[in-house]
Amino acid sequence: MKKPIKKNQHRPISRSLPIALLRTREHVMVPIRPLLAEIGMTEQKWRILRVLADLGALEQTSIARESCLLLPSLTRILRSMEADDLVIRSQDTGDGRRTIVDITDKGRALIMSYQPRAFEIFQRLESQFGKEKLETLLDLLEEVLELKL
Amino acid sequence: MKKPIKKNQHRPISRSLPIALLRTREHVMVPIRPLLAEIGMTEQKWRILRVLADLGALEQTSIARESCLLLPSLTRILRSMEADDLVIRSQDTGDGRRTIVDITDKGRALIMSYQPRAFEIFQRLESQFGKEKLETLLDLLEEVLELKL
DNA sequence: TATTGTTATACTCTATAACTATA
DNA sequence: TATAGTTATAGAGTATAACAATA
Repeated sequence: MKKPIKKNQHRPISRSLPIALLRTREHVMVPIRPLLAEIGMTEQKWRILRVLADLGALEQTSIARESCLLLPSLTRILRSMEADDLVIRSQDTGDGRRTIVDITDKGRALIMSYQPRAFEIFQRLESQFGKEKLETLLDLLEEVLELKL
Repeated sequence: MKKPIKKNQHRPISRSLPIALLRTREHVMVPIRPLLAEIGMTEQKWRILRVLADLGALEQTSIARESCLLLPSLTRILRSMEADDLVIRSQDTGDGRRTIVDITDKGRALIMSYQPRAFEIFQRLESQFGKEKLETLLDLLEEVLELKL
């Protein structure tokens, strides 16, 4: 006689969204890491530079949110990036508490020098995976961000 | 007369797959972190426990791959988990180089105690996002893993 | 009182290399 | 020679609290 089977609450680990997101991220980062190493950047610094290049000058709280870093980490990382002349900080004229951070020409040049090979990697992924599927995936990821969890 | 527009190689940051994966992961982890903190687990320890509960006893190289950790990190974390009686290590009888790691009853009990609330969080996401869309997202993430990049 | 950002601290993870033991 | 795992080490990120300056 079969035991009554209780509805299984257990998701197989490959169907756990947090783990799937992590694994997939690790997978797509594999070809990118050597490029970052070559230009002496950590992933975190790279995210900050990309955020600034894309969104323009920002206060630190916004940078932290956009680049998935905590403020204390950001403080330390920006200090090092400012010393390398990749970003520049200035006091907000309106609100004295705020610091506005912007990318420098040197920072922009670094992104430009890296861009062709990054784009090549992106295109390799896009052509293998399919342009439409990739857009669907990015759309779904963005949609999850809008959920109130 | 329109200028011939050079194909823009620059992806807006929200459409960068590595960054989208990171942001979405951060977003879905928000409600999970308090649970982990409550049972005194780091995300890494949790992944290891989940992998073992799901796939059974494994050698360390496999655990490292499955849980997205490096072997040196794994060595340290497993030492701490073994001290807490969450996992047990034993020499492989066939190949003396290998260590086989398994979850203990205490480790399993920890997962069980956490499961109902984790499932609740999962269901909240599923009901808001849509079961079908979530499955599509998980399918796409798994497909990316199969690409040779 | 609340917000922006910095500093301090303790812990943890990452990344690489060198090493041991086994195959 | 190659593989499995450990140890060592340096660097970096995480998380929290306490703090200063400004609003």
